[in-house]
Amino acid sequence: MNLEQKIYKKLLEVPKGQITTYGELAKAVGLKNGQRAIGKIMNKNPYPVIVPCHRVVMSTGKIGGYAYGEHIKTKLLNDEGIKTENGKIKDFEKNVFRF
DNA sequence: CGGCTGGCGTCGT
DNA sequence: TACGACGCCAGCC
Repeated sequence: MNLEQKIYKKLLEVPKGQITTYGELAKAVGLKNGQRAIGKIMNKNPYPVIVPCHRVVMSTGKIGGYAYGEHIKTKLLNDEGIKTENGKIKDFEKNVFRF
């Protein structure tokens, strides 16, 4: 299975209302420091909508980027019950999902 | 808090 | 096929 396939599959394990970081996701698929790689793949994202790439944020608690616009990502997160403020997760520690 | 460097896969040339 | 640039970061200074 391709790396990206594994990434998408892992990401699907993240329940609605919870988020994860690029680093955690990277390690979950076998990468130690491949956060940027994750971002690259997410950016390609051949299955938008199916893959909730908006549930992935930076380890610092910031929202991070999004192929369709950071504001869209923020909106989607809020829609799932994840509060944000000034481009960063409000209750980051609480909503983080550990694999 | 801002800036610079490190590290990894994919894409384009 | 090989090499360099890029991307929705992370971490240290």
